[in-house]
Amino acid sequence: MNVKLAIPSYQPLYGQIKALLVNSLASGEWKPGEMIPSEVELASRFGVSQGTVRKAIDELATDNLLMRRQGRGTFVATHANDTNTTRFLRLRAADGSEESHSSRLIRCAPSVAGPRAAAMLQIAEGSAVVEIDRLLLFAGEPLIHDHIVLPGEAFSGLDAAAIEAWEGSMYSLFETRFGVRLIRAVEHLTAVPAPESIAALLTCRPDSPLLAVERVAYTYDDAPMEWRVGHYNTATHHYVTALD
Amino acid sequence: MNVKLAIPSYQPLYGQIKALLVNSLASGEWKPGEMIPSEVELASRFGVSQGTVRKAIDELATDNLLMRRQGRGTFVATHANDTNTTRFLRLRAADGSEESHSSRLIRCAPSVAGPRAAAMLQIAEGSAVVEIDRLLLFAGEPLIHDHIVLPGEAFSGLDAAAIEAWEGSMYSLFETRFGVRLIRAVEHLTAVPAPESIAALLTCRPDSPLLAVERVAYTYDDAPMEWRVGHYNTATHHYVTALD
DNA sequence: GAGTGGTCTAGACCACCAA
DNA sequence: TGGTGGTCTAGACCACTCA
Repeated sequence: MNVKLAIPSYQPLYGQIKALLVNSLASGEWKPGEMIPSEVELASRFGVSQGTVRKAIDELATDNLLMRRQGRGTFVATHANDTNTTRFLRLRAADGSEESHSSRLIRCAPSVAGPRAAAMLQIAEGSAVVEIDRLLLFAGEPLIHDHIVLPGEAFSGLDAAAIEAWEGSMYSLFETRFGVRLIRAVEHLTAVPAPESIAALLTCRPDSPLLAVERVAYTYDDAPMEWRVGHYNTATHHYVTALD
Repeated sequence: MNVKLAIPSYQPLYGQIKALLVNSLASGEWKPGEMIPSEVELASRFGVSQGTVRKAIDELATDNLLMRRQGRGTFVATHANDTNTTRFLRLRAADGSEESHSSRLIRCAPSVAGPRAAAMLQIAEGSAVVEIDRLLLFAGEPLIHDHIVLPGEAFSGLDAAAIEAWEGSMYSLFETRFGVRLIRAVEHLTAVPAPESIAALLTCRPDSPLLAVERVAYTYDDAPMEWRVGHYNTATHHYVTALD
């Protein structure tokens, strides 16, 4: 079997434009929240028609890398205004009501990658990482315990003071202070008995069932930049997801 | 506040075309698996340009209502070939390996809707339903117990014999035998202690943590046509979902 | 080779927003 | 009022499938 046959021999123009745009995003030429050049300007810059640029931008917009706003322009997507985002936090009150949540930091400390963290973050075992433990409170009740592991190289300087001073989501902190923009993630869910230490923090019985949510989040170039294990108390709230 | 202001006063042409296409799908003018008329034919039928039809079809294709196949045509999406679909069944081996699963029917019987089923299916309490209990086995191991409730009106005649004779997924049965095509669903996940009866079937300890997956599935006109509560044994397999 | 979807263009006009 | 994205058109040509 000829391997070459499996490689797409043909890349449409808009796909190439898309790749160029992603490069500009990844390199930081346009920063989160900023407006990118207009479609007509990009078209003339790349020597293609506006329709071709448009199709490239369309796809990046559906991928949530760009945000279009009619009459204003096209902007680099940002986590800056994430407060009650449905995108990366899927826990919802069972009755569907909206409520704000808050965060309480437990610990933030440098550490070294164990075998599991190393595999998930695709770094060498024993290399530097930053570990964060925190609680998320919904309507004052602690419902989620998160254990977050970040590669030390990209996040050097991250400490408890920085987190506690930050107003906003974790991902907006990563984006603003460290230039790491997480754009997609994969979650693996299991049901587990509550470990004793976590049960105490979530005010539930030890060994009562918790939803364990293991997440790996990726940045522009598909490099994993966060590994996270969450324990969710689902007594009053549900993890909601759509299939379509 | 004037309510009219909230109603979009303007509907783009391709949106109207899209609605017309959905009507044809919902009415059964084109059946699952069949080819719909070509873009140029639809364009002349509706009196618009091919590009406008194209945009409408594009959106229906990303919604998984239609399937485009270059050089062949555009087809109505179907569950007919669902075997290891990643779309509605998200349980995966922890190591990511692919494996086939099989189903074992426990019970299929007519019943009446309780308050919960009635609310979920938007039917009157006490109206006829069909209840199904079954196990899903992965590599021979029973990992999922499903309790499925269907509105009796649309599924009259569904019985154990029909299910056991059927080769293929539940949704392909619904589609082929009852003309009910489920196109999207919402799942609510919680962690629960295994009820005794289910623990026996999933060969796990009573009260050991299970992942409870409650699903409501909808057909073309957003009418709920299935309510399902699954209990997943996640000891060796994970419920996998993407955030992007 | 005929028919299908896929790409690309050039240009017109509309809807929205900010100054 | 000018600039932005959003829609729509008409037509050319390319890539793919199948008879």
